[in-house]
Amino acid sequence: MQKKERYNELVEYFSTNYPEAETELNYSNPYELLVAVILSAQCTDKRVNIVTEKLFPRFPTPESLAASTADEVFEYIRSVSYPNNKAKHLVGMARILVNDFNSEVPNTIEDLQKMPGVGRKTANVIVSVIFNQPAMAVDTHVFRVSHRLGLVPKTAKTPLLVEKQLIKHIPKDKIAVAHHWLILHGRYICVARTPKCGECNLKPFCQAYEKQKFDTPHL
DNA sequence: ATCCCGAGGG
DNA sequence: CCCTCTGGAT
Repeated sequence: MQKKERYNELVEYFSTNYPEAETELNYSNPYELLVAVILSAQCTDKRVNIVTEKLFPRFPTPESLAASTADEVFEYIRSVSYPNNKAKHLVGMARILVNDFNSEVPNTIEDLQKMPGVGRKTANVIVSVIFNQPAMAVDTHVFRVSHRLGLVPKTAKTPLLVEKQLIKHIPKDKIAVAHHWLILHGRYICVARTPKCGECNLKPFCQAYEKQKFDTPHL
């Protein structure tokens, strides 16, 4: 199957089955989403939501977070991965937000990446979810699923290369929702260790499944 | 033992 | 390019 067909099938399938896929992180404003996404690195959304339930009431604004210390923030986030780094990042992020951006979450990935803890993936999530820009954040799920399905060439060995490929081939008005499609598919079906191909409706369009069938015909 | 919506530093 | 950070779930 050609790549263009795979993309068409993907958009067709997910548009029908997950028309309104969105993030599973809890948040009620741009600042909270920024905090939640920083916390989500190498950590499940479920765990992040447990932490932010108490973190947000204590630090409801960029000002309140900027006025705190990494040590205090650490106590609230100790159960996520890399709590030390993230505590420092969160306070540093809030201080730049207050000092350089008038406490408003900026709307370009360039400005967003000026803040500690905000890399390209986090910045892309913010401009996509908050500012409705056609940006594709490539995390571990998007990276893995894109390669397995055969949406990107094997030579796309970095998140940035995968991002450029996906942006190029997915219709502009579907890019934001497609990000969440790939996340959900990666989280619940096309999981890292033992993908649940038996439950997957994308089998007919999946390069990895094709190859597996060819290598082990008894399947 | 491996993975979870990565980022920073060398 | 590599390494480190580093808790919880499976």
